Amino acid sequence: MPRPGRNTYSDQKPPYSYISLTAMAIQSCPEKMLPLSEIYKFIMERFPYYRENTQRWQNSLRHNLSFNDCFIKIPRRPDQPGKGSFWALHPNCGDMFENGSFLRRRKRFKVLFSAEHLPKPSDAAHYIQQHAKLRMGALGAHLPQMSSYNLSVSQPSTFKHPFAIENIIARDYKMPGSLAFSNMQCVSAGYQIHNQLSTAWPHVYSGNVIDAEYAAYGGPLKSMSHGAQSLPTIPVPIKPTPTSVASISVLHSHLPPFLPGSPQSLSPGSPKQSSPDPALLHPLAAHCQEVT
DNA sequence: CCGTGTTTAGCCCATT
DNA sequence: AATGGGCTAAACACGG
Repeated sequence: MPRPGRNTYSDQKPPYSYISLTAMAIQSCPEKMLPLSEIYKFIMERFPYYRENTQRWQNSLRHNLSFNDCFIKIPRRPDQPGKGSFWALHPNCGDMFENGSFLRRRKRFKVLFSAEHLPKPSDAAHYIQQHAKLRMGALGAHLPQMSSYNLSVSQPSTFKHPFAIENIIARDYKMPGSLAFSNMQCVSAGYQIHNQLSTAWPHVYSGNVIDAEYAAYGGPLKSMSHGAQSLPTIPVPIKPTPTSVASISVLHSHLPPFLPGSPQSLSPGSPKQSSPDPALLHPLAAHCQEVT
C-alpha cells in the first residue's frame, strides 16, 4: 500500500473509503459527533478532491451512514432545532480499522441482535455503577486512563498506526484548551459531552497524538471551526435497531438519579426523549461484533 | 424547495 | 467461482 506523502493526492482521490472519511470527521470533533453538514465540510476542507462532484460523493456518504452499523444517529434536542441529526461512531467500532489505520478496514462492523445477546439487567447496572464512579473522577479533571477502563475492545492495542484516526486528525487535538479546540463550541452549556463520550468510548479517543498522515497529506492544516453548532444535551443513538431499543429500555430502569440521562433530569417537555447517556449504552458494545 | 435519511440495485475489485 | 467491501446511482419519504 503506497503511503501518501506530503502534497500527494492533494487533488487526487484520497485512498480512504467514505467510511474512513466519515469516521475521521467524527473523530475530529471533541464531542465525537457531527451533523451531516459538518461531515461534508470536514471532508471538503481537508481533501480538495471532494470539492467537486459533491452530489455524487455526498450521496454515497449518506448511503454509508445509513447502511453501516458503525455509525449511529443521535437526535437533536427539541430546544436545539436544526436540520438532520448528529452522527457518531458506534462505541465498539474503535478497532474497526486494521492497526487503527483508515486505509483499510479489518472486517465489517455489524450490530447483532438476538435474545441471548441482550444485556442482562445486572450487567447494565454494574456497568452504570462503574461508569458513575469514573465519571465522578473525570468531571472537571483529566480524562480517565484507558487502561483503567478497557471495555469490550476486542483487540486491545496500544499501537497507533501512522494512518490512525488520532494521527490523521491530530491537528485538532494537539493543545487541549487552545485554538485547536475551537470547536468546543459544540459543548452545550453545563454538560460536557466531550468528557462524556471520551469516558464512554475511550478506545476512540486519545489525547496522546502525533501528526502523521494528515500532515503528510498536504491538505489545509487550519483547525476546524464549526461555528455555533449546538449539540443535544443527551446524545442518544437512535439507529432503530432492536438491540438499541432493547438496551435503552433495559438501562432505563437502572439509571442512577445523578446521571444526566436519568429520567429525573429530563426536561418535562420531552418525555419521549427520555434517553440515557450514550455512555450508558455501552453494554451495547457487548452485543456488537465484527462480522467474520 | 432543499437537505437529510433510507433503501435498493448494479458494478468493480480484491480476497478466499 | 463465491464472497465481501466499496462506490455510484436512483427513488422515495420526511421535515425544516
